[in-house]
Amino acid sequence: MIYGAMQMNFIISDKLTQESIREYAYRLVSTNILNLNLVPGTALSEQDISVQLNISRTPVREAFIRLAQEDLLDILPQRGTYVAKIDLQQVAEARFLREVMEHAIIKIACRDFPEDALFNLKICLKKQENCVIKEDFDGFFDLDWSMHGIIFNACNKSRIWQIITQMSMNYSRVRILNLKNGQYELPKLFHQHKQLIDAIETKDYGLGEKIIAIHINKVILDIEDLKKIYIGYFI
Amino acid sequence: MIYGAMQMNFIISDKLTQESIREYAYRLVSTNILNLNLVPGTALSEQDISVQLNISRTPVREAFIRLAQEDLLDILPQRGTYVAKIDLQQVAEARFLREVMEHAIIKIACRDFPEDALFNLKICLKKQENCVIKEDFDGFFDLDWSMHGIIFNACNKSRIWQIITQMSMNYSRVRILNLKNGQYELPKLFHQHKQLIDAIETKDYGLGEKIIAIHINKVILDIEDLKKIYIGYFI
DNA sequence: ATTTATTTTCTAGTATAGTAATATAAATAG
DNA sequence: CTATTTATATTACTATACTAGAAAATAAAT
Repeated sequence: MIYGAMQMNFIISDKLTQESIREYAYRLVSTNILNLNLVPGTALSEQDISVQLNISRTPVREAFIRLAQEDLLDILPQRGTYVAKIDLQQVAEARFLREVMEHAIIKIACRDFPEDALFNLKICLKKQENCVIKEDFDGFFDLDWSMHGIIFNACNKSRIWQIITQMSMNYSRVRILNLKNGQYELPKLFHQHKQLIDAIETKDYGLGEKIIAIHINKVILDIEDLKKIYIGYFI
Repeated sequence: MIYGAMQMNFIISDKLTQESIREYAYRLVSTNILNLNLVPGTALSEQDISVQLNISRTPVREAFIRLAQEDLLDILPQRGTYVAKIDLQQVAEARFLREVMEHAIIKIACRDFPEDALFNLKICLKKQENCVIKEDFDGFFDLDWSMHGIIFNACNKSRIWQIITQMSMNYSRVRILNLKNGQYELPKLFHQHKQLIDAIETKDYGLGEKIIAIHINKVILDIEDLKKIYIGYFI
C-alpha cells in the first residue's frame, strides 16, 4: 500500500477553558501535523485556518511562526505554507541528542533519585502495563514520554528534556508511520522500562546504561522501507 | 562597584538589506539584551520599541514572542514586558548540555574529521591568536563560538549546535559580567583551543576528552561574587 | 500549436485602528 | 491618612487595508 496522494483532513476540537486563542491554534495545527492528519507537503494558509477556526489571522500567524521554528511548517513568503516533510537528518540529530543526554542522565539518576519521583515512575509503569494489556499504543507512547520526563525532572534537567521534546516532534510522525507497519513490540519496550526503573531504584548504573543503550537503539526506524511506502513524506 | 539601578540605553543600528522588519526588531532587541545595554529587569513595551524603530507593532510583537520563547524577555499580559533576569538554573542546564554534547562530539571528531574543516579550524585559531595579542576579548569569544560550531558542523550535528547556541544566550550575559571583573585569561583559553585542534588532527581522543573536561570547567563562573556585585540581575 | 508577454490571483509581511481584559497609578472622598 | 474610584497603560486579539512577490491563468505573437 502506497501513500502518495496529498490529502487534507484537518480535525478541529473545542478550545479549552483558560487556553489563549493563539495556543488553541497552535495546538490544533501541531496535533494535526503530528498525527499525520495533515500529511507532509500539504499546503495551508493563515487565511484558510483562521476561517476554519473562526478566529482572526493574527493568532494563527503567530502559531504558524512557532511551528515553523519547530520545523513542522515551511513558510514561503508570498507563496504559501506547507506541512514540513520529515527531515531525516533532523531525526538523526534528535536521536543522537537524546541518546547522549539519556546516558548522562541515567548516571545522575542511579546516583541519587528522589523517593517521590521514584514513586511517580512506578505509577507510570503501572499505567504502561495497562496499555500493554489493552494494546493501546498511543497511550503507551504518551506514558513512555512522560516517564523519561519524570527522570529528567527529578535530575533537575527539565529544560533539557523540554529541548529534547521539541526537537523530537518528527519522531512522533515517524513512529505513527512505523505503527501502521506493525513495527513495535510493546511487551519488550515495557520490560525495558521496568528494568530501567529497577536500575534507578537499586542505583545500578551499569544496568541503567546497558538498558539505555538497548532501549534507544531498539527504536530503529526502517527508514528505507518507510520511504518506499510513504512517497513524498521525507527529505 | 555595584550595579543596581535600572537603566535604559537602547542602541539602534540600521536595518540590513534583505533583512525583514521582524528580524531587524529581533536582532536589535536581542543584541541589546545580550550586550547588557538593557539590564535584566528593564521594562519594555511593544509600543515603545515600535516608535523607536519607526516600524509597526506587529513585527515588534512577533520579535518579542520569540525572545520570550528564548527566555530573554518576560511578557506579562496586560502588565508589561521585562528583560528577563539571568536564571542560574537555566545557565546550569545549558552548561551541562554543552559539556555532555562536547564530550560526545569530540569522540566523533577524533575518529574522522574532514580536511577542509580542519583547515577552517586552523584559520580560526590564527584569528584567535591575533585577538589574544590585541587583548580583544569580544573578538576572541566570537571566534571561540565559531570554532565549536565548525566542529559540530563537521560532525554533522549542526542542529544540535544551534540548540546549544540558543540555550546558551544567558551565557553571553554572564560572560560580559565576568569580563568586567577581569575573570578571563585569554592565553590559557587559547592554549586549550590549540590543544583541542591538535587532538582532532592527531585523532587523540584521550587528549581531546581531557581538554574538553578542563576547557568547559575552566569557564567557571564566580556566581556568588557576581550576584553581590550585580544586584537584581539574577534569579 | 507553441512560445512569450501580460494580467490576475493568491499569500505572507506589514501597517493601522480599535476593543477587551487586566493591572497599576493617580485622583478623589471620607 | 486610608479606602475607594477613576484613569491610564499594556498585551492579546479582532478587523481591515495595503504592499510585494510568486505562481497561475489568459492573451497575444510567432
